Amino acid sequence: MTQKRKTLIKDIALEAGVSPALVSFVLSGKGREHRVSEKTVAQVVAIADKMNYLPNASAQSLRSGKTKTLGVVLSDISNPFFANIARGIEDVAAHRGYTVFFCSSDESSDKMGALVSSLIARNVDGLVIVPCDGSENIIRRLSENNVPIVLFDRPYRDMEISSVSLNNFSASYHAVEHLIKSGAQKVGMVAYDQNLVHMHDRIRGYRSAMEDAGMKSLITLGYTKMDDLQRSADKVLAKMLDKEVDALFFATNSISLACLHYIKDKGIEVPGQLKLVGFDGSDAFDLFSSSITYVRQPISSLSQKVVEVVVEMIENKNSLVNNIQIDGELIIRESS
Amino acid sequence: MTQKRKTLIKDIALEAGVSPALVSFVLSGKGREHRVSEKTVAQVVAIADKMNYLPNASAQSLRSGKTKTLGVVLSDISNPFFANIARGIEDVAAHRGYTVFFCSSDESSDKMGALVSSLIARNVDGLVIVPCDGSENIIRRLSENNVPIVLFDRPYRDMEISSVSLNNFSASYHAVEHLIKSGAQKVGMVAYDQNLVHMHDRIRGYRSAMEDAGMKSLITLGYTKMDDLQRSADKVLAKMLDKEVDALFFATNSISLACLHYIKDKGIEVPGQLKLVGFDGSDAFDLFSSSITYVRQPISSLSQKVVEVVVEMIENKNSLVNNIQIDGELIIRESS
DNA sequence: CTGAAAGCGCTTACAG
DNA sequence: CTGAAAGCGCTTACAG
Repeated sequence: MTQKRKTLIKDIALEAGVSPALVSFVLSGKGREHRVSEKTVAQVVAIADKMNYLPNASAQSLRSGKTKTLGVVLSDISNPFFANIARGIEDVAAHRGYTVFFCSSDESSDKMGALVSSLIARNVDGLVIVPCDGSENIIRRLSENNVPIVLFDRPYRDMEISSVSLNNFSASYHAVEHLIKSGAQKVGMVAYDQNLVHMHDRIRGYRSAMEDAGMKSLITLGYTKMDDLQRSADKVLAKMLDKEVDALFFATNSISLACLHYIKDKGIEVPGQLKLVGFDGSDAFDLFSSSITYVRQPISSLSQKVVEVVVEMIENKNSLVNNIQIDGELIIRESS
Repeated sequence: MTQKRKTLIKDIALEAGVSPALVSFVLSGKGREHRVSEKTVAQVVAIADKMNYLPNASAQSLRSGKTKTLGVVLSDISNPFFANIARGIEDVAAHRGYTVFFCSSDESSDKMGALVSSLIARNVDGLVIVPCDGSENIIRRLSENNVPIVLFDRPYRDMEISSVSLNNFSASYHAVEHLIKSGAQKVGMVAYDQNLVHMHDRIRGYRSAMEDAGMKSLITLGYTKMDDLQRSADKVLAKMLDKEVDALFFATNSISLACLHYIKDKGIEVPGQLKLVGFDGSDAFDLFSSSITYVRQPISSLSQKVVEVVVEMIENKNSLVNNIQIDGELIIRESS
């Protein structure tokens, strides 16, 4: 057990024959600023390298108040959309020098409260949060305490807080418009019975497209329950098909999948009997008997933006509220 | 901007009329141990609560050397298998009081080296690592420095390091045996051309099952490339089908999906012309024209175990090497 | 039963 | 151009 002792700044200072302070300046790139000679800089860097110096992040952050750490609270990191977003955030954050804690709220505001406390106690420099039903107060309190925070996926319209999200209204509008142009006589929509902005916007887009096509009276909305998705989807679909709906727009990826299960089980022909547009791509969409048309969320721009905005708030004390909406893209396949 | 100043231990001490040390004892649950009176304990806790005290984790860890933090390096957190594992690890770790940093190595040992350094600098208490081709030295060095570490998904046979993984040999053996029992005359296997233990074990399982069924001469292995999966899968499949293979076992989920794309494109009938067994479940498997039989990896036992082992090493300085293999489960569907 | 004091490893005014 | 010293907010022997 040659338990090597970790190299400290003072070890380097000793070896280089300078003070710990000088070493600190040099290693944090402030050599020039403090007019340390080129030679000294080079020598200190070389020694630090040779001794495998890794600064102790706990000490750095206790002293500086910065951790170079981000907290990201998603609904559920095992959900493919959020897993992809997490990956994007990880990469962009790393590029900016930040490491990230990912947590899942399961759409519970109680759980979110606990997660946020733990992240704050760990001194994260900033937060990216996917708000959930009932989390308004948590978010408001953070914002009032000047914690750099940006909402993801779902903005809060009535709060002055930065956000990055899909332009849900427009994505939804175009999807439904496309179904109508493809010849659908009666387009239905399957959504969640959830009180969240992004859901409202997707529903608004559907309504608007139907109205603009003179189909206001044919609007047919079915609501599924998050905690009993497959069963509620089965019921909703049976009812909607009774009403002679010949096209469906699904509000999320999970709803799409639940409904595809039903459609496969019942042997409903797509797009012959029923045209479909889903949300977010997936292998399941590609491999379905008729590949599924869907609204693609631009994962990389979304994750790029959300990190940029929060880092900007952290590093430039920029407190301008920035509500960014990014357009989705309709990927047309066989199901419509 | 009522920028509330954070509550410190000394604020609580002042309010309670006791010393900071006492407050620290009480809040870390060592009240009894130090024989602090019940009343004082209750009072201190109440005040801490009232003042919304959150201990500063940087200070705690600088002093104690512990961060209650885990570093987890996966291949890619956006891969569904690892996304599910991440979720499991997150939950079990939280339950044990740990927060976790998730990172993706992209199967690159250079990237893994950088990630590990950053995690070590952040003083994680322990590491869970999915090793990749070429990462032996990184892992060995960590282990020699007595960093609590457990390998996930892929053990290193020739190193004394704890690991948690699927019993790949047996899972693979049973999958192939099942295909043979279902009447397959010539079972092929599609694998990655990657030098990793789990892949070797899955291939060994296939070979063994073929040999035990007296089909040694019919062994037909196709190798795909990670960085050009779909194209190499297309080629490999065309060649194997030429050789009159009538059943296929896929070594991973990604290989399964790539091959299913080919099979769908070519209109090959499953299981009529070709019986299939894949790896890891997914919606795509369920929604394929014939739902796909697959080897299920028990996500929750795997993540439970891996956290348990690393926490045991951290908290009990347990340095016994523990190589845990967990059995997979063959989920039989329509494709075989 | 409780307190005074040292110290974890850095960073950063301050002084020269 | 460089160094001595204070201090970030805790924890933990030590002493009584």
